[in-house]
Amino acid sequence: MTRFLGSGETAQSRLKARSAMGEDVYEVLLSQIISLKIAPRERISVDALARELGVSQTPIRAALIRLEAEGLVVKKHNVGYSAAPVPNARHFEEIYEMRMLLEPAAAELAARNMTQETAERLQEAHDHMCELENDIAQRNYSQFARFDAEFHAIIAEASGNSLIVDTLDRLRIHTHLFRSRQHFTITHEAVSEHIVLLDALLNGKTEDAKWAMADHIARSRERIVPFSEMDHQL
Amino acid sequence: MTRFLGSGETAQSRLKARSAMGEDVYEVLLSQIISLKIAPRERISVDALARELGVSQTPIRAALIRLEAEGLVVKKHNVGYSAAPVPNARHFEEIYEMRMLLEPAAAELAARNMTQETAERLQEAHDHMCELENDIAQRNYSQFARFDAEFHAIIAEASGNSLIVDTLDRLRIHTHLFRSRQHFTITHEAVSEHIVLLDALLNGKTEDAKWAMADHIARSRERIVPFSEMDHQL
DNA sequence: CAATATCAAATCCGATCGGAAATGTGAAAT
DNA sequence: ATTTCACATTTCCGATCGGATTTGATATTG
Repeated sequence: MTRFLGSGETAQSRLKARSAMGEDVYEVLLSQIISLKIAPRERISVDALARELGVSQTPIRAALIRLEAEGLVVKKHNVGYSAAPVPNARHFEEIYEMRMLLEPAAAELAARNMTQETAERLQEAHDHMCELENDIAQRNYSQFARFDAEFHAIIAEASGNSLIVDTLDRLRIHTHLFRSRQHFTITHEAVSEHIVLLDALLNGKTEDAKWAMADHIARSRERIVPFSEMDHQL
Repeated sequence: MTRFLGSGETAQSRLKARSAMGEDVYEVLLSQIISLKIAPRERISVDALARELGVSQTPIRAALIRLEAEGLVVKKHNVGYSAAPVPNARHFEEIYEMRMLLEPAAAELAARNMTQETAERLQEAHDHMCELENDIAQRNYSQFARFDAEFHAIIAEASGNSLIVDTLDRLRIHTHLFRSRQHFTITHEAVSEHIVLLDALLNGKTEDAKWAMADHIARSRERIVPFSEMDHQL
């Protein structure tokens, strides 16, 4: 499998460069969208991006088609691509309705399938969030959001159902797009809810895990919903 | 907005031809896959398809990228695309696990939001299946599957949650890919279960609708699972 | 005879070209 | 002054080209 790479460092870097330009473009575009460097509804010109990134239009189109399939950009035929609009209140409700259906079940399954390694990963993510909670003065919200997302992702993985994992991954990106408008999040409550959830998960209390997750999601929704009342877009 | 089209007939047909070649290729490929004219694991050559369909490689690639995002084809870098493999027993379990989470909830919501028009559409789909049940000697299974899919799709739509609709759409295609291997389905039981479900839906019995759907899905799974034991592919 | 290495065919993937549609600008006319 | 028409720019979308990689076949050697 592994080749001999005497002076392979450059060879590998070149290989990596050649391997997946389309993939790289996709990831660049994805991060630009979730970081809001590309604003919602902002037009995304293919050849402008091609010039900017120094590649041809072909990998740009490929990336945009993928992003469209994931609902992150929208296409109008013969007009062009643009970043998806800011989700409105209805969309927000749908996301949480979906999470309420999937995540408690995922937690229940995760509690049943819990392994040593998964437990450690969960504990680690939780510890990171606890540390950040103290440094709250630094307003390190994006870091916290990262670990929170990882915490939930680990639980989804531990459910053993790859369809749930993929669906929640998509939902998480959209949730994040929503949350990044009001990047204030009451982290203390989230952490205390995580503690209850973590206890149930690590001790195999499947019913408690399901309930704790449902409670956590419901409260998380309540923490955001008051601020989404003002919908001036569409 | 509307142009004067004196001899516009040909102009419009040409316009339609120009409008969405990529879209047409996508639909052709999609139907070829779900009808198993392209077998699972079968390689899909880009330029072969380009010659066959009389278009260039560009729209072919676009369609394949979309299909890959939907999990219907898989890509190996620098090697090519191929139709997704036949789902194995584990994949089958995951699909039904997911349906068990979403469809009962969709039925509950649908019962709550039931409208006159939706009720009529449901009744119509159900009637078609009842008719086909009598013509069972004709082995009109694909027709039955079509109406069954529509029946479930109407319920999903009636839930009012577009995320649930999209997710169940994807699951339905995969379910269909699975079922099309063993295209025998005991339709009598399905119809009688639909009657219970339909009664609950039309009369606003939300809890009953949820339970009836869960029961229907569980039984549907039981009807297929015995035949999926023999997994000679991976 | 088996295993390996070399060569050729097929194929993908990115780059570039050209036609067509849509949007925006500006001038002219009522 | 507002509307309308014409033109120019921008942009997409399909077609085609060329380099790079993989795969399959043939031949050679132990």
